[in-house]
Amino acid sequence: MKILRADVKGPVRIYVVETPEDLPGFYEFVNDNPFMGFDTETTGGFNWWDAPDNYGCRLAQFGNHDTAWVLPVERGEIYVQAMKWALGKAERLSAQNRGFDLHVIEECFGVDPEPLVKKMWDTKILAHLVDSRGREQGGIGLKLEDLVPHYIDADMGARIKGSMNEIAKDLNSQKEVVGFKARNKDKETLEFRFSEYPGITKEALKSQGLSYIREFQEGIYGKVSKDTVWGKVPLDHEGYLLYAGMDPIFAYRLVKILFPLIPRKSLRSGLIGWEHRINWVTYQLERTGYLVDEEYTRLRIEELTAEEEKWSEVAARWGVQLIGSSAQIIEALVKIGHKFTRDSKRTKPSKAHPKGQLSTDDSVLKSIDHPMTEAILKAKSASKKRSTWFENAYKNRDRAGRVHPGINALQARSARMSVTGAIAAQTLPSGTGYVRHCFLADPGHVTVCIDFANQELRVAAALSGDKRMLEAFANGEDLHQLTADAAGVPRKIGKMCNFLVAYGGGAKALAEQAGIPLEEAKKVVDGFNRTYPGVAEYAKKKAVEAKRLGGIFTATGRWLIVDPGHEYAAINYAIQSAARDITVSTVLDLDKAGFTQYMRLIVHDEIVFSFPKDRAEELTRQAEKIMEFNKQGIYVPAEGEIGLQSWGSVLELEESKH
DNA sequence: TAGAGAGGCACC
DNA sequence: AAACGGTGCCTCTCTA
Repeated sequence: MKILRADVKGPVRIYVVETPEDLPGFYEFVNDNPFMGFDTETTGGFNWWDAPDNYGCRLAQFGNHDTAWVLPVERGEIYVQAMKWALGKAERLSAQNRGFDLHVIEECFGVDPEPLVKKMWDTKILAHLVDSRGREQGGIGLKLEDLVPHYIDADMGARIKGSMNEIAKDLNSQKEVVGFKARNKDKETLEFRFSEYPGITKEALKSQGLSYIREFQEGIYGKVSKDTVWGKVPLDHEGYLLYAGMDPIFAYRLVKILFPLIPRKSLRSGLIGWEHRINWVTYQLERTGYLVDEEYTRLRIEELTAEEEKWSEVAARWGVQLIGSSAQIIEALVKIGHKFTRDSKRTKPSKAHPKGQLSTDDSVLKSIDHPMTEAILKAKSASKKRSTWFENAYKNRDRAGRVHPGINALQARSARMSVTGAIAAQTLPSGTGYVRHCFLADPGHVTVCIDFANQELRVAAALSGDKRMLEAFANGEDLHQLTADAAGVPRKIGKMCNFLVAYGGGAKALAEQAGIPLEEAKKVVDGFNRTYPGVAEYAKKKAVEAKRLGGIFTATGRWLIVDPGHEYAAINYAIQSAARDITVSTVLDLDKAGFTQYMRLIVHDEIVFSFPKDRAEELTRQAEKIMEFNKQGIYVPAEGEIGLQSWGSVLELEESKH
């Protein structure tokens, strides 16, 4: 057994199991510690679905306040059994982002996560309930490398972040001689590797008429980078073991530190249990994944590659070699005689460019009628579709042809979910089924989408208690038309205004988005405020709360910090967050009713299902009923749409109805 | 040569 | 007085 010592605001010991004889000490530790932090180390990356062939779990770690035990689960079943026993024995566990470790041990070792989630805190959830902001947003952050320096030990943050680079550097520094370099008659340098020329000698080179230069070395672990270090580092590397051993200690300590910081209101609302329950549901969605239509996806990639190539060649005629380069596009625009003026659209100011750069976005290019701009737009569009959606789905398929989204149930500063990875569900083009055709319900199933009607506006109406807006919803009136009529503008502009006000926007933003004069936009916003005075009042009320407390409490007792000077955003946080919690509430109800097996994705106000074809109608009606939200004075109806096998077919059937 | 920053674009 | 909220991913460019 190896024992490592470190200091984390006091002495810390890490016991590293090396042989089965070391296990009794571990058993004793587990028996003495009913509550433990837990963590795993893997071969690297997040593609747990590729286990066991292309993905593996290397270490499993348990810890308390000052002691950790590291099990080399990669080295044999006996250590895996010890891990399983400890997980079962523990009364309480904690982990940072528990879903990841659970996926790993489920895929690699067949551990059933269900009994574990009932007793495992996720420190990421607790951290979010204290401060929902990421580090980029001026918050404490939600990653372990953010939480540790803030809550535990200021020096530790840099060490965690730097440790993988240090380990990689260390491995790269370990080299061995792998061959000779020699020069031939034409003065070309040649490499003779021992692996290709076993038993080669300097003399043998000379006898072939070559002149010997020198031996050459290579790292004994090959080229180790940040991405490959976790799979290559030997299990007895001390820096690695230290890094691994600290994590369960952090997970243990963070629970005790974070709990008292969670606002009383949130505790009373039961948010902790609630967030852990939705986390378990989304875990199951991640694992189930979504079937990919391999042929459809491949054909689209081929088409788009050709399309991009064709239009890129056209753009290159005017000197735009890289269609993604704004600098090249600006230069080419000047060459074809386009005049940039003081009023030309600019990007947002940054450190390097305080006044912003000339913008070359979609709206700018569309306003310039020229074969070059047309070519750039077409090439860019093809490129975006190919790489962001089709290739992403195609390349990330598992052995069964499914892709597994990363669903972060509690992620955004408003608590909204985020969906990452192979299915960028929150960004897929929505107008047509073109991209969504990639995703298929299971064989014999159909895709069904059920979404909330006007979720955020209904929440705005309920939270603000605005009489006219509530009345409009109750009577089934057209809210967008109502806003439009107040200022005598088209419905489309009324709709833009409705959303913009809920986002905290104003006339200036409306003018830009709708392409109307500022004066007219002001009239529309005034019309909105006259029609729904309660909404403006509510916005003010939340802004005052934010100013007074530094943040707001939402309808579910959630604490959201509001940036000073940005109090106008408070209303949006309140609405967006409450809407998210309505979705979560119904997902938990669906789970209770046995629908988790059918759920594929959750996209803000929409849930995507795979239902058996012959029961689709019945299950859809049942799910709609469960999703219909009518609590605490908030009413949000849900409407389902039954498609064919692909997700895209749902959109096309919807389209054909109109 | 990896990473950070910025710009751009897709969504609710 | 007015205030555009929340995401993720890709490409290009510059730098440590």
